[in-house]
Amino acid sequence: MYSACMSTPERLIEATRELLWERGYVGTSPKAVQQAAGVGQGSMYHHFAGKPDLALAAIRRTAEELGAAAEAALGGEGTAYARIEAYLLRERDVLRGCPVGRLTMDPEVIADPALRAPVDEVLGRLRARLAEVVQEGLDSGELSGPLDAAEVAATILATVQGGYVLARATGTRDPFDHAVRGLLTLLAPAAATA
Amino acid sequence: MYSACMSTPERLIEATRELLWERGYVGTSPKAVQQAAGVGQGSMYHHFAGKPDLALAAIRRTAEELGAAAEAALGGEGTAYARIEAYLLRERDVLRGCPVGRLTMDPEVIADPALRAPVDEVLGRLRARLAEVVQEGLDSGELSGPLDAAEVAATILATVQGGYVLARATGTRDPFDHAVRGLLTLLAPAAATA
DNA sequence: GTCTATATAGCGATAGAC
DNA sequence: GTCTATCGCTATATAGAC
Repeated sequence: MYSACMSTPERLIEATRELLWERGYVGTSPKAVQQAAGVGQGSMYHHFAGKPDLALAAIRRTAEELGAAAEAALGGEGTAYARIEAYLLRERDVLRGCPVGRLTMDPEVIADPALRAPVDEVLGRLRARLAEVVQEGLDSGELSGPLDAAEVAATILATVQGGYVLARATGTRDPFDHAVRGLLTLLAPAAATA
Repeated sequence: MYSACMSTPERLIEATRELLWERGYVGTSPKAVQQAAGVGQGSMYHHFAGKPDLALAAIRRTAEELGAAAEAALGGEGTAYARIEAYLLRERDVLRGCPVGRLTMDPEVIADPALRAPVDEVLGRLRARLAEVVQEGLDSGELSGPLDAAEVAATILATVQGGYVLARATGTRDPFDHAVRGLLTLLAPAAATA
């Protein structure tokens, strides 16, 4: 339930974002969204064409937010290693999972190019951005070894996404933290030779 | 649709496994299962108490299979690194995702301790088994550095699980392969010092 | 064991009054 | 813009005949 300080479309989008995160696209009904937003049936269909349309608005915003949060860490101060570390250690609601990565397990999101596009786009950009930072580290000699920047970038992002999976399986965030620390120690020896 | 060479419960379980993999628990209806299995309504409820009961049987079998497939690679011949490599490179239907990891994104699976248990158990065992192999490598000096076996094990499993996420986002298996190769090169320098 | 019939609820959307 | 009414369909069973 969202307070009256938000417009109706705004409340619908925010309610949808929460429900998509919690239950996915398949598990989220227009009715549940309306109730969470405190909005009537007809009101929703006045502002949005239907469930896919509303979901698209929600997914776009969530993707945008994820991109901004990642950039806050990766575009910060410090060495390449420090920025990767900042990205990996940034505050996360681990047990809720990744609001974007989660959608990749949803058959109807994957089947609909419009819904998949923001997911694909933001994860692709994040991977490219991580590759830039890794390459920076390789160029400066901070990271060494026969590393391929694009590959290591994929490993970093996969570790995060997979960490969520393992954490949700156990019901504790421990496996996520282990995976991240393991990755940091694997990256560190190269960094230490700088 | 499953051929007549399988018993009715067997066909129901196999059909459920497929649908859980494809659509998750929330997205899988008893009706869809019955049609896929070529079995009538009443027949399903004769053999299983309901959707959760049938799903439990399906999840248990899928978890068991995953454990066996992983052990086939990790319990094989060769060095610790070679067995980890075999595990990472084993044949996978990458774009379908992990039939077990997928379930962790399902709110109703996570909320039901009975359904979550096989998921938690098999991923926990796999993590422990990977840690054993990593520790073996550290003990023999094949792997070196200040590595924590449990942490690296979590990183390996997370990379695989996250690789599926990235692959499904793009619609190609490339990010999965990149993530795995990146991880192998991060593990390799240590292995090379053996 | 398998079948059809029936039941209650919710889904996703449309219609039309206010 | 928002509301209530309604629609055709599916979800998840239960009942009871065969």
